[in-house]
Amino acid sequence: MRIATWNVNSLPARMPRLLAWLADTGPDVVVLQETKIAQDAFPADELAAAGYESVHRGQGRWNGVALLSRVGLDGVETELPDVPGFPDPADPPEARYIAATCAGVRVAGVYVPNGRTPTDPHYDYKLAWLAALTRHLGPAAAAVEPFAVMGDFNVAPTDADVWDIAEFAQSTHVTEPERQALADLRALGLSDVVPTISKGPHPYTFWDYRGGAFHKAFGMRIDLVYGNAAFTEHVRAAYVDRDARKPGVRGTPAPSDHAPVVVDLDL
DNA sequence: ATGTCCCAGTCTCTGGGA
Repeated sequence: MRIATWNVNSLPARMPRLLAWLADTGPDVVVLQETKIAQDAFPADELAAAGYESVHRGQGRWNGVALLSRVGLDGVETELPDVPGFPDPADPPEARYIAATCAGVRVAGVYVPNGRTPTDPHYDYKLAWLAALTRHLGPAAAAVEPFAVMGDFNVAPTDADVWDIAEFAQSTHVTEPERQALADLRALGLSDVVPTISKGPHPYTFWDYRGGAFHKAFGMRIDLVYGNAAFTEHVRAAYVDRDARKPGVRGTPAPSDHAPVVVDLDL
């Protein structure tokens, strides 16, 4: 079974790339983040024509998560219980969580809040959101069935997961509370499935569009796969599909600022 | 590194988010 996660940064803008990538890569299950498309505009028919059942939780132009499967799709969740909204915790939950069971593997897809800066209210929201995620995933993590939570966590787990830690002195994504939130999540019994290095010394998954970051290897590993023991014992390979982040040649669609992470399981 | 990309609304430009 091949499972992948990809922050596509707008499904409407990325459909040509996504359809080509699905055909080339052949994943059985994919979680997508930042679909940035309204619920009723989600291209379920096009994805079905490509062989994928889908479920989507949309939020207009912001956020949005989807799960695609060609091996069945049961037990769908589109809400994270007891999660705060933003800016008021009482606001409706944002579209950042989706989960389903596909061929016996439980998969949760997440788009963790960015945080913006460590002094911004959005940063506290990020930590509260991660705490709600950890509260909810305990039973799934402890289950005997393979389980993984994957997606754009907007946290670099170690200093080696950013191109230059000195550049992050006043930045989110690398602070101790964010990393502790990931440690709390792993403490449920989940392990970081670190993908193979595709080029350069680190398996980055994100490169800012600005400043030629991709070609300078100014990247970050913030798209993560956390699996329970029943999941990780079957992992045969995991890699970052860096090619999917490459700029299009003239006349072809532009890339997302994130690359997919692909995991192969022997089940 | 902030030299880009994406979206919607104010709609052939602007502002916010990442």
